[in-house]
Amino acid sequence: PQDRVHLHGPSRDHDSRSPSDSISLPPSAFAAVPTLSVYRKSPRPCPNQALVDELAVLRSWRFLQHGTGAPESISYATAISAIIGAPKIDNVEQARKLHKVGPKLLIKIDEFLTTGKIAESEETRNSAKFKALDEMTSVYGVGQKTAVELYENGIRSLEQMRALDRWPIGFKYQEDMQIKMSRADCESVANFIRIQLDRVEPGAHTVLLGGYRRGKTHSSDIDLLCTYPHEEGKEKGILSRLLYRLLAKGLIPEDGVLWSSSFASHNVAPERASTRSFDSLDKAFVIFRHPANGITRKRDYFRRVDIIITAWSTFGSAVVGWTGSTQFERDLRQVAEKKGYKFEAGGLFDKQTGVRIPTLTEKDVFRALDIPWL
DNA sequence: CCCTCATAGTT
DNA sequence: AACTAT
DNA sequence: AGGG
Ligand SMILES: Cc1cn([C@H]2C[C@H](O)[C@@H](COP(=O)(O)OP(=O)(O)OP(=O)(O)O)O2)c(=O)[nH]c1=O
Ligand SMILES: [Mg+2]
Repeated sequence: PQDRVHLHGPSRDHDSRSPSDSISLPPSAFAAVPTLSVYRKSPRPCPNQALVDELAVLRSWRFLQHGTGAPESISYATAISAIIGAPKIDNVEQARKLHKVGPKLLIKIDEFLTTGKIAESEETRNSAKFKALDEMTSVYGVGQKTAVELYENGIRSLEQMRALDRWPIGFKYQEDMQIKMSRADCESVANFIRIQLDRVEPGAHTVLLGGYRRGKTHSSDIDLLCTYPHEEGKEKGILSRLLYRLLAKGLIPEDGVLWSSSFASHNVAPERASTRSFDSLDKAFVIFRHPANGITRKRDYFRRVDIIITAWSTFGSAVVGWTGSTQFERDLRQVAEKKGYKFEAGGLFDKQTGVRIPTLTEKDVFRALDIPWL
């Protein structure tokens, strides 16, 4: 079971994993599944989880080979998204009605319905190249391009990569970075940070977002959003003060600020095109030293933490933009674009005028984009 | 036929 | 500008 | 794979 948090809102979960609603539905139900995740309810048990798990391997394989933006990747990701949103698939005819599911995917689904597995998925899982690329991209700073290039040059293992000495930070924390955090771990880390933030400037409201908020039992990082309710402007300068304090306390190691929008090593004023909307977000991606407590943690663990500070007037956009899933965000931005807006975690903007629409709450975002709140 | 999320930091 | 990161 |  997933320990799903009860959330009202459109479909964000691409991690759902629960028993099915075994109601047999008319074929029209499959054609009626909205193409985009933003039009589906969430959280919702995924009746096709086993199938999705098989297909997800092939999606990962495409991501690793071509990158997440390639046509091969996008078509797979969107099709799987539709399958996640569908009722339980019992036969190919039902699957055929799903948007984004074409002939090639139908063959895979047919195979799964007949045999309970997909041979290509299993082969992929076991393939040396898949395992190598997967492992290599787990190093911070190594993406798809680098991994493929290294592989072509015969560098195919972490050990070989380590010897190159090109990713000192990536390898310094590599082992701990592979460890997923329980929900209790996430809460514990968040509380450490809350205590320090309260010393920096009391009165903040903080929320855990990302996979945690979608109900995942285990997260690869912590996404912590902070704001000062009804106190527009009070958030200014907070991030660097907070980072400074966490560094001073040793809760972030000296080399633990992986990057930060207000802490840049030595950058001048980012002379962005003047038409650009100023991001109302300050963010930092850090390595956090989660101290041992002698009970559940026998030693310190290094955790990846995203700290985001938002102005109160764009709190809703920040919540929507950082709750995910990634596919949900892509769908949402696509909808916004088609309706003449631009959405990002820092706010919702009118594309023509560049004017920012106030989004105090999540519902404000959906209302402005005319997306039903499910 | 082109696009498929938007943005920011680092190299 | 390419890459990686969210 | 599908929208425009
Ligand atoms: C990676 C990524 C994230 N996001 C948003 C949506 C994500 O839910 C949110 C946080 O990103 P992540 O922390 O990378 O993802 P996650 O929290 O959903 O899952 P986990 O941490 O367990 O791996 O940021 C995007 O909009 N685009 C992206 O490409
Ligand atoms: Mg996360």
